[in-house]
Amino acid sequence: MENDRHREDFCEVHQVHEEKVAEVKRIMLPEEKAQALAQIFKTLGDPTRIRIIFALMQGELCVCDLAEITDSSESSVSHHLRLLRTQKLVKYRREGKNLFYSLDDHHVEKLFKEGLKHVYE
Amino acid sequence: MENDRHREDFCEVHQVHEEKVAEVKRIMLPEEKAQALAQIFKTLGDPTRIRIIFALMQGELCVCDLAEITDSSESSVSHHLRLLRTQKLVKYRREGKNLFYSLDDHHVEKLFKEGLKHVYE
DNA sequence: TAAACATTTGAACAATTATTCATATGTTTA
DNA sequence: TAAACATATGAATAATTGTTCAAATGTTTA
Repeated sequence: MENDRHREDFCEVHQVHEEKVAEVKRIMLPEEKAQALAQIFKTLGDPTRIRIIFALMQGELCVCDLAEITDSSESSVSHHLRLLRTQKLVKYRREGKNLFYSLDDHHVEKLFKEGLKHVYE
Repeated sequence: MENDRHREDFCEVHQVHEEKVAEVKRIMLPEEKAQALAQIFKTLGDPTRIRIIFALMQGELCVCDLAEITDSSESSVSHHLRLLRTQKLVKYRREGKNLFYSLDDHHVEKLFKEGLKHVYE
């Protein structure tokens, strides 16, 4: 209580480089874009989803295929797919009892491959 | 208990496309690479770290500058920087009392910019 | 050398998240 | 139309994570 050193205190020490700080703040990403950018990375930030996406990069697959490939339960895969769906990263089509999922965002593959360069450097 | 439907059960239903599944499994990312790839994305998957990285893309900055820019406490920024440091995404140099941080991985900027395309499409 | 400063660190806490389990929904087949 | 199948969904749980707070470390200055 009573002390919030981060804004308009009586003394305002800190901030070593006021100009630099002001300039960076001026061109800073708007909050919503920072959130959105973090969100797409967060979505890619899970090993199971990584394997799902890698699998889908080879072509469309249904849920039980993905479960087998990623060695996860179908329920777990389904939850992951829902997340990917709500972010429009995958789409699906029904064929009889099966739902075939496929990638629906060309940026995903580019991000994925760019990330792989980092991993395999 | 007693039922684990995911492997070598008595009946082995599911797996709609055995060939497809086998082929994808054959070329699947090794577990360690999937983990590493997820890790780099997870690291980028936080709005505060996104703003820290964006700021550092403009040049080196010290911790209190970053705190001011991201409107976070210095402690919080420091924790984030530690994470980025342990993953070798940033480096720092000391100048008197200040530690100046800067980016230390050329992939990060490329990933960042590729992600921005997705956000601004 | 004591005080001020810049940053780090660890513990604590709340929030988020991945997985599991049980159940529901929709489709095909016998 | 009942049973089998493929998938989705919600609740529950355990694990992870971001932030805060208090205290420690290392540097400069008075």
